[in-house]
Amino acid sequence: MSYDHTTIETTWQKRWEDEGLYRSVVDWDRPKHYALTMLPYPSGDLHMGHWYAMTPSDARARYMRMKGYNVLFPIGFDGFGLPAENAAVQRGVHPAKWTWENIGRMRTQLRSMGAMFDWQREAISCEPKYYKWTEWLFAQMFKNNIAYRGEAMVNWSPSLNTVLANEQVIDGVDERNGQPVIQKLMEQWFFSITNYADELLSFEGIDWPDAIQAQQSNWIGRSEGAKVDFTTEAGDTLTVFTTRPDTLWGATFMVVAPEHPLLGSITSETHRESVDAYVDQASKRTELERIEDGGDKTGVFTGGYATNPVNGENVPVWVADYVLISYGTGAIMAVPAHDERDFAFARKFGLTITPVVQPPDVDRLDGATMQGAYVGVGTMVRSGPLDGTIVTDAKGRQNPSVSAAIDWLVENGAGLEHVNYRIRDWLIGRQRYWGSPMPMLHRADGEIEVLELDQLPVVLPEDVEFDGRSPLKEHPYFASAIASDGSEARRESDTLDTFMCSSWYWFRYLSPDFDTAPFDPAEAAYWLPVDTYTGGAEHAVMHLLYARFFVKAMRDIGIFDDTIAEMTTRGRDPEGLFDEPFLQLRNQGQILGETRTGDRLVIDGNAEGQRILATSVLLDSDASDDAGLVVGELMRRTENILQIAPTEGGNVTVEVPAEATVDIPAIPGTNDVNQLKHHLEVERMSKSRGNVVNPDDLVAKYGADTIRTYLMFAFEWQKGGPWDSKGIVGSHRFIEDVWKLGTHSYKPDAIDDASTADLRRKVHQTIQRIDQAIVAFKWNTVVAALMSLRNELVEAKRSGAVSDEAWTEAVDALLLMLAPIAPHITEELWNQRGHTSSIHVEAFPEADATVAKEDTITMVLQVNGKVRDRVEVSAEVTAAEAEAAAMASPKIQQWLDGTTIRKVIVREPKLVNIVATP
RNA sequence: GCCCCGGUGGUGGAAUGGCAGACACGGCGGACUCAAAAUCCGCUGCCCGCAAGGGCGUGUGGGUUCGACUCCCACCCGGGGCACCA
Repeated sequence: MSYDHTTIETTWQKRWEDEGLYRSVVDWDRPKHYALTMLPYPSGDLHMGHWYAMTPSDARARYMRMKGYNVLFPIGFDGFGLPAENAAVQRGVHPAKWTWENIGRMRTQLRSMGAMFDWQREAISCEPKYYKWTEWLFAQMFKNNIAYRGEAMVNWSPSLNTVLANEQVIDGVDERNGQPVIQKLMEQWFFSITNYADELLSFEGIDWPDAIQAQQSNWIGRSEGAKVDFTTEAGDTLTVFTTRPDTLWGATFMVVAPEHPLLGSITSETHRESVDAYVDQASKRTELERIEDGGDKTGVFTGGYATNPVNGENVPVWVADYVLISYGTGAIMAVPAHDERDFAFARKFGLTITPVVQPPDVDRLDGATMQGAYVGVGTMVRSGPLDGTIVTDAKGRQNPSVSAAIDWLVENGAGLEHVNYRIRDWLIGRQRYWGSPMPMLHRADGEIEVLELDQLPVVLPEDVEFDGRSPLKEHPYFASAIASDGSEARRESDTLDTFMCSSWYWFRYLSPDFDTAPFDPAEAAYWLPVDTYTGGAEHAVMHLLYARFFVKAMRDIGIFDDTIAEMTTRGRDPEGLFDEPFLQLRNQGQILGETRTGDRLVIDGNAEGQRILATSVLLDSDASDDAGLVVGELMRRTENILQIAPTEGGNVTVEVPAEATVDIPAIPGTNDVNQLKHHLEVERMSKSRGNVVNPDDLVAKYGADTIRTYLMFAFEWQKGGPWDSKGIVGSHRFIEDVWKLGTHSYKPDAIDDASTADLRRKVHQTIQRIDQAIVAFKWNTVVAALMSLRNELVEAKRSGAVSDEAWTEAVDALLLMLAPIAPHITEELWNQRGHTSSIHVEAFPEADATVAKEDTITMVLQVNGKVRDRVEVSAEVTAAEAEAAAMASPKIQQWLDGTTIRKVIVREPKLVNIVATP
């Protein structure tokens, strides 16, 4: 019978679902494992990236189940979001209709993967029974002062007609649509994530990739320093934040941001006109335009002065947009002698520069002649009481000068020690339609009222028209409501950022229909927290940071109290289980578009014997064969030597001297020869580039098992890479071979004990390798180990020299170990081989170390670290025997001839290294 | 500028400080076939050599070590994050 993947896969998918094989039920007698894959957005079709992300997630969940864990592996959809509204505007489809149709299609496609999702726990964030609790959670945050309404400079996207969170803006443009955003002072809803900054900087107790930890730490941006109070002429306190309070004595002017609230009172009448003009012009510039200016600084003098508290000196106050209102206090003390930006500003406008840190071994610095700011180590000078204090390159209190300066400020009442963070509060409201409503009322008297549970959910109305703006403000249900005291009110028409929906979804999976709380404590007490979370690293400072904040906030509000009580009743210690959402996080890489062949180099130069000395190298994929002296593909580069494969004939060696010109159009600026190898034609797999591989077509052609196997085998999972459609045949051959082995009725020919032992050893070594590889998420080596076992079985089948028992053990082990990766074919073969229960509830094979152990080992014999011979020795060889065996080798004797042995290193049974000199 | 990750055959990629290149793809040669596909067998890092064998080889340069893809230092290149952040 030949392998018919379509029949096998559809049959088993249906049977598993009918029999409820993947239903997960609380069972306190068994250890639990909560495996989670990132909530997919229902964009329309499942693409290869989803398969790539979810297959290892599924395989690992299956492995844990075979290892004896009670595994929960749920799935759902992130139903709200802008693409649905865009579809409405562009194609006239209602967002709800568009979303639900996509969900329907993706459900079918997800089922074709054969993943062990427990569909009865499916949660969809745009359903009222879900977003009722999103609203309720917001209400709890509001009541506990974690959500608040406040005025701040926010990112406004004119193209989307909504505000965006800081995390959604990169280099002044929307991270999703690339359109510019502008800064606007607006009253908005925020979550005070800033209050959790310090806790979020600690990753204790969780196993997350270094890169994510680094990104989150960068984003939070903790700086230690001091707040220092300067006094303006009008008597106001102008506070600055500085990480270098030790340079206060060198502060020769101050700069405030154009939006600074004290700017008006600082500005003198004679300067008001020019200040107003500057502020007006600055407000019109987008962040993007400012960034494009680079280091060139603009600004004007306010005409006002302030007093430096450390020495009583009057310093001029300037306004300039290189000082940002959103960071620190929006005002700085400028120390041009020791800060690059202040130095550039001072030189441009002719301001005083006073050095207060003296570098070692250099003449006394002179502000008038300095070429740049000095930011290195030295000794404090011109700093009154602190003269002579050592300045190191350490940050904060670690630096003696900073520490001394803070102490001085505190003692003299001139300032306070302060830690500043870069992260800003999470802007949570959106002026959009397709999102969770907010459970808030604005009363006629201006007060804000939060709705109670019995009034939830505020249902999103569906009878609306679209023109790119939110229709909620005008909708009768939102425009007029009655407050608790019977007065007139309007509903809040902002909706919640969809990242809030995805900040708690793994709790909703526990009990998607639970009606009296966001989740059922009886489920939560058993399943929480998530043990393993997998998904893309692009969510590092958005979803993954928000999720951590959310759990901490929920914990502080007391939302887990019932769960903790239930845990305690069950004898499970709740200590520390609600500080972090996901104990282990692993990120997959990205699947890119298929590499285009035909990157061609056009080389001109002179032939010198065998090689060519280039004068110019140009990368031009469309170049014709006669466009230069040599035209062809770059096969290899070693330093400045290129191997070029022309269309016809053998490789040509080209030397590229330093003076030759190299031109790679895709890499801007001056190119050099070192960049050549790295210029591969790889593109991100996306619809717009037309290089998408459709998983549905591949499923039809090869079957889900082959694709799953290939995706795990072809890449280093955490790295990803360009799709290679040719490589899939290797995985397909493997699956076909498994079919042949699994359906073969083995009859031994002439049983040979050594062959039998060899096969058994291979089986048990493979189990050991796979256990290690799965723990490390090294899926390519898991598949490689199974392929290697396949090779042994093919050989055993041909020889007929292994015993019946060994054959059966090996084939069964192969099927069991492959089951997490290729669930359908293994289930079918398991069934055909006479087993009545599912392979997916079987125990994973246990390695027997005694069987796995080698009896003889190839020992390497080295002379001076170079391998000169190999001998077979017993695994139990002693050091003396090993050395004797080495000395007995004729080849080794030859190499030792005429030398003196200095030392013999024996690492039995693997190696003997003889150190000898002439 | 600061922080994180990486650089190994034609390609994807393996290697607790101990045989570099497992496992695949591709390529080459052969078998089967009228032929092709599929399948099966063999070879496949580079260089010298008919061979036996030898030399070189994990981005570059140094170091530690009997021994380094692996550890340390410096540099080059690529990818990602942060950035007039005071």
